[in-house]
Amino acid sequence: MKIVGKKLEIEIKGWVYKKRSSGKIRFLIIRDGTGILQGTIYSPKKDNPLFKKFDELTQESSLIIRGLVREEKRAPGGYELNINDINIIQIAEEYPITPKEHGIPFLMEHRHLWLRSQKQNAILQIRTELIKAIRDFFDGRGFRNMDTPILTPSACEGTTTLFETEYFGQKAYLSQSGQLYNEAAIAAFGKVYCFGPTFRAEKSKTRKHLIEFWMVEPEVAFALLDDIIKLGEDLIIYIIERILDKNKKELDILERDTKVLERIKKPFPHITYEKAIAKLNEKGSKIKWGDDLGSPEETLISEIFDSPVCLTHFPAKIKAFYMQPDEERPDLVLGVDILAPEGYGELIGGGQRISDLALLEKRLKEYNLPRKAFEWYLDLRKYGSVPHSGFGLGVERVLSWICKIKHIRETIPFPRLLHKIYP
RNA sequence: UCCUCGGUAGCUCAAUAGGUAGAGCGGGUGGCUGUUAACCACUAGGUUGGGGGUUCGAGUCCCUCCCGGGGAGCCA
Repeated sequence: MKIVGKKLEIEIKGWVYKKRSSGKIRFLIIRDGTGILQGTIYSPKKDNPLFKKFDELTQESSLIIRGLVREEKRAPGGYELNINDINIIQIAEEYPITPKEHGIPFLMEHRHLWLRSQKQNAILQIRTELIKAIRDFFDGRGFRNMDTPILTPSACEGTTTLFETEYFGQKAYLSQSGQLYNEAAIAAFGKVYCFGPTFRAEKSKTRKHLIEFWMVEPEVAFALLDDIIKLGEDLIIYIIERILDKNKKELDILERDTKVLERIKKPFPHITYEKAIAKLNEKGSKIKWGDDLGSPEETLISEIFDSPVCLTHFPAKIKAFYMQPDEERPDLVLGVDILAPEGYGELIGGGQRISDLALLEKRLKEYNLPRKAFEWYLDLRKYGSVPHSGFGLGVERVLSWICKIKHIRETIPFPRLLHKIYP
C-alpha cells in the first residue's frame, strides 16, 4: 500500500483486519496484501447507511472501499482513510485466528490462514527478496542456472535417508542435492548454480530442520577451497545488504535488531576443525577429534564470534565421499561449513571435490556405494577433469537467522515437518 | 527413533487434598466522547484427546493408545 501526496481519493481492494467502534465513529483496519491502513467513518446520525455496512463486517471479510486519504498522527502508519463507500464482496465466517494469543499447534493447523498475519507476511516478504537476491548474485557473476532433476535414480551422497517413489516400475528418489549434476554441468558452462526444493526423509525434529526445503548450490570449475569460501562470504554479504536495503519495514515488524547484521563484514573468521575441537574442549565440551560437531557444539563455536564463521579441514571419515583430501594431511578434507551467529546452525556446507578418477573409485568402495549408479559421475573424471568446488546454502536457515525467528517452520509458506503434511 | 513436557469452551488458560467444570478473549445483543489487543453491561457456548481400570465419587490416581510442544542424533 503506497500513499503519495497529501489528499487523494483511493480505492482499496482487501480484507478486514480489525474493526472497532465508538458511538459516532467507526474504525476499520484493512489489509490488501502489501500493508494495512486504517479507515474511519464519522457520522452524528445513527442510521448512517455506512454504519450499517460496517456493523455487518466481520474479521477477514473481503471488500472494496473508497475514500479520501489524509495524514493522521493518531492512525497506525501515519495515514488514514475517510471512507466514502464500502462494497462488501463476502462476509467472512467467524475467523479462527483472533487478535489474541494462539498456540503453535493451533496456528500450524491453520497455516493457510496464519499467512495473513502481519508477522508471517513480513517473513515471507523477506523470503521473496532473499530468493531474488540469490538469483541476482549468481546471474550477475556469469553463473548459468541449471535446473537439476528432482526425481533421481539414486542417492547423491548415499548417507541420508531419501524419499522413495516409483518411476515406471523402477525405484526413484526425491532429490536431496543437485550437486553431482552440477559437477557435470560445469564442464559445459564453467560456473553454474541450481536452485530448487530438496527432500530429506530424516526423522529430524528440531527448530533448524525442514523435511522439504530450498537450497541454492553453486559449482565452479577450477575453483579451490579458498575460492569457494570467498564466494560463500560474498553471497551472504550480498544477501544481508539487499535485505537491509529493501526490507526495513518488514525487519521492523519483526523487531529484528539490524545493527547485528550491519556489523557483519568479510572475510568471516576462519577456524579449522582441529582448532575448533581445542576451543570446545577449553569450554568444557567432551568432544574428541574425529567426532562430528553436534548442535550444542555448533552453537558454542558460533557464540565465540558475532559474525558467521568458516569451519574448515574436517576429518575425511565424517564427511561425504566426494570431498577432496588435503595434500599435506590426507586424513583431512577440504570442506567448509559456514555457521550462522546466534546459534542458527549451518548456513553453508561445501568444499572442493575429488577430481582424480582413481581416488574417487577408491572412495566409492570405502563408502559402499554402488559403482553402477555413479558411472556417469566417474566419467567426469575421465574427460578433462579439473579441480572444482561448490557449496549448498539453505534458504530457510538464512532466513531464520536474518529474521531471528525461533523456528524454521515460519520461513516457508507451507512447512513440511516430521509426520506433518497438513495443510 | 530416543528423552522430556503437555492435551479442559472456537482460542489462551484456571480448577486447594479425588468432592457441583470456571475466567479472559472471540461470537451474539445493547451501550459508548478518536479508538490503538478500545471500553462497559448482558448472553449463548463443555462427551475435560480415545479406550480401559481403581473408587461411594476421577479433569485430578493407574494402564494403554492417539495427537501435539520442546530437545537429541542427522543435516542446509
